[in-house]
Amino acid sequence: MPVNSFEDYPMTWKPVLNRADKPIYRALAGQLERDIREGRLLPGTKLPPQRELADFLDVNLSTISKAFKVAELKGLLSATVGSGTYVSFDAISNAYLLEEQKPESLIEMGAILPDSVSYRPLRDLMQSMLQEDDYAKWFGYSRPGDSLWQKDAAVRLMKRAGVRTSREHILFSAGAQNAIASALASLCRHGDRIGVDHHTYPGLKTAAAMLGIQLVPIRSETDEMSPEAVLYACKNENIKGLYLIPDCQNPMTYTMSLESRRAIARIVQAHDLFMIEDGTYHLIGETRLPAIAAYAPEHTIYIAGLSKVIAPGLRLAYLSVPLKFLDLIRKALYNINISVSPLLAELTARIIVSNQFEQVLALHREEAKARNRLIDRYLGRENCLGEPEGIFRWLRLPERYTGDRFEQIAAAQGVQVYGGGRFVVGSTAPANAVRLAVCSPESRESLEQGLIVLKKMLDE
Amino acid sequence: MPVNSFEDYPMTWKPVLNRADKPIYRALAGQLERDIREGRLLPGTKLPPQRELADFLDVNLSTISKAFKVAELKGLLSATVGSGTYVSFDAISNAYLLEEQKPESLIEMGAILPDSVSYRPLRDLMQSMLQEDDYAKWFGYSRPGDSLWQKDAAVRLMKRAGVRTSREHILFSAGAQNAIASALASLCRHGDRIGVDHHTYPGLKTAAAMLGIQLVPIRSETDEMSPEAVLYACKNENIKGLYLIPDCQNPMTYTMSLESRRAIARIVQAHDLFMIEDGTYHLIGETRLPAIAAYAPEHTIYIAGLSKVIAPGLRLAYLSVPLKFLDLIRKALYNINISVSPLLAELTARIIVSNQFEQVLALHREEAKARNRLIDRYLGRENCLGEPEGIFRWLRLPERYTGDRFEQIAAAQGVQVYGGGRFVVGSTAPANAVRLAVCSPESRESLEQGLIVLKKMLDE
DNA sequence: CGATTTGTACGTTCACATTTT
DNA sequence: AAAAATGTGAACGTACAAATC
Repeated sequence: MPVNSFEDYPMTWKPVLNRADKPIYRALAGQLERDIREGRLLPGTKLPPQRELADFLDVNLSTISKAFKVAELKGLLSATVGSGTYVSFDAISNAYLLEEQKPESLIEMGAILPDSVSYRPLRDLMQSMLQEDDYAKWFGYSRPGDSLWQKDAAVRLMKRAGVRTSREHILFSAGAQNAIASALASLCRHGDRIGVDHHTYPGLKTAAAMLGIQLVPIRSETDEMSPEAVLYACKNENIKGLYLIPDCQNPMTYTMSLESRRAIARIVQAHDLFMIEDGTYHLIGETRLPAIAAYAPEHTIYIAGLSKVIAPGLRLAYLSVPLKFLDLIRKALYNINISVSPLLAELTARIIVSNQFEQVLALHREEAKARNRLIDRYLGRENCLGEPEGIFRWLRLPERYTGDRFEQIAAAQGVQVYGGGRFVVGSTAPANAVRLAVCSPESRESLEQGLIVLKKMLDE
Repeated sequence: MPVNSFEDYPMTWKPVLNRADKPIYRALAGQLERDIREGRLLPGTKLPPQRELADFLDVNLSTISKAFKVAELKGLLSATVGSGTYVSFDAISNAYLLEEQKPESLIEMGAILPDSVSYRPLRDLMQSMLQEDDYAKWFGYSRPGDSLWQKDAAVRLMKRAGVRTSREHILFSAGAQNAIASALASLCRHGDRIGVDHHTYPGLKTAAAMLGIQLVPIRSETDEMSPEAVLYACKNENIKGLYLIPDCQNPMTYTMSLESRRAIARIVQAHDLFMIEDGTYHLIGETRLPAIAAYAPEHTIYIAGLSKVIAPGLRLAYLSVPLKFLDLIRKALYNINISVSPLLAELTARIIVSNQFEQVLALHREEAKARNRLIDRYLGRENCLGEPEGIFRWLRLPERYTGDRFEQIAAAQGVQVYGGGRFVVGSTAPANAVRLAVCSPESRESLEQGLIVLKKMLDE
């Protein structure tokens, strides 16, 4: 290859290698990271082939490979044999939904908050708990004896989701995110790969990046994760497991068909993958198909988060874990939490077995439905996907907007929404869409105000 | 080297390599792990030199090296240039202090539980919180505004420990273990090394093993971590940070001298290490030296756990984090927890600023002192180390017992203690000692019963 | 369909630094 | 104090397989 070709077809990235700071691969990885973070390399950019870079810098091919691998495990790059290496779209998105000091005036339709119908029954229940004679146990370490009936309550909750499990398989975590992080940390080692939707829950992305776990977007024709695509990733992408949200997928809102559930379960069993099934939105729906866990019970960690179903302040999720992973995940939860609050664990169990639970769910749904009807009125149902009782929507935008651009403009006009870039995985192109949280605005009025702003933006 | 030497001086480990299952280094690492876990390779065993194994198996030196590295990052091995590779003593110790189903009859002197003096004031405070008009906020996601004064309470608490910090530097975690795990996950990458006491808190060991972080025991003449040894590890062991417990170190009970604190702070600054200072037992003591964080504020993550000081059920710890790590650790906490319970965060802050806090501390100390006097009566102070108001002791055993053997025998006689093997790091030889939890037995009477058993074992 | 492009990862070589003898 | 033993880790060479053309 003539050396001059560097001049003729300029490489998209021409690192200057200071041979002084060793090792080379680290220096390179560092420069790559800086160039991405500081905007000199834009998301979606195709990097030069490894061989070309090696040639250019006069180092070995493997040295480039190693440098790229470092960046890839941080979620900065995404490479495919044959097609090359691309800067991830989510490399710089500030996916952390922290926003320590967000202006008060913003109408919140970004973060998903449930409404507060459950708070009064929770308060009342807790008050009576504190008046019991043996209240002391709520403030110590939880004792194994107490958790038995709490686990039965978890079993009961999961039965509603079609998950057949039993007391011995139940573990507690400090919320669904905590469960996900624990499952990832225990089931994967550094460098492992797992398959996920091409747009997925941002908390999974950041946790995986922190742990050096690579996310492989399962590419499907439609939004819905298809069994064929899973099979493909299984055979070609060396994935060890799957993470999925079969009910009201976050953010795309699809609910997986029964056939796909069964097919994916079969694939998972045939290839001995693990599956993390996030059931956060299961009980939000009025009627539901059985969880995938029902079809691949020996391979599925089912996570029943309670923040969205009952109240976020509980900081509790239930896990149903197959025997072969039980010890591993129990240890991970211990490493991360030691234990959960016995007070909150008891409160949660009590509300679940109480007759107020159904009522809470019904009230949640009623509020969500009313708000969704309001949304339908402004944005329609065709380009604004979502279930009638769902608590977020997926608004597809006209060509002229990217999701992130729309987010920016909306924020400038006082409405917080989350653009597609926050959810996108790897080198997938971010969808021209934004996610709208249905129940987060304080009142239906403020929701409507937000909708007016969005509608206007779409009509402009 | 004559081939026959394999016969004459049998190698301590003769793996049989099935060349069918590739890659070689994984196959080897797998076999090594199995041989350790199934007891065919005992803790403390010196493995053959890498070159010898490479020769024996007819593979390249680096292939062995790579296999060993895998095992080392899981905490199974510990290698030193010049002296060889040893099976870690803690490779198989069931360090997880879970014990789901422990017989009721055991007198618990293993796990460290604080006494329950704080439970009534906590109950009362929480009841009044639930009666307030805006009780609803305890069940939602915590809102930034609320946490401001809670952070001020944290600052106030830390000031007592000599840590000068401010609101902006405070983060909340779901307990000290949660804080440690978050700090490790954010400050270290896979393969990084950190220095720790040669016997240390088991929760750190298991978290580090899960994250692939290597623990380097800081070898010192005495039990106390010495600045010289830190400096040595710094120069020769390529450590990125330190974890230490300067007040009433767990399990060895030493409290670090002022000179050592200053010296270590200087080293940390000079070599730009990070330091995780575990302040769990700081407020247990009546008088205390300033935290090391006071001397290296830009490098120290100070963790103030509240389980031992107030109550375990709060599941809360405060972190004071220097600016340069703030974002990183905030993100890690988000990845692992999203947030802490606003109810428990508020309760904790209120008890700290209330006038009952001092009283709780005083009552804790009183109980601990009384129990320690009881222990002194049976076991003396010479071989049973610990502070007068400490909540655990370190009992040095006569030669004929190993710590783990003593633990076994004591358990058979109805007393749970924790042997040195549970705490030992890397290839250090486990101390002939056991840790005794002072306040864990339900009553002073049952403590005394336990002491009678232990005393008898020592006198036999 | 076959050739080419492209990333992957294992095994290898080697220089080096420390510890032990 | 010199020599031998020993582990470390970067860089390299290479076979391979998938994607693309």
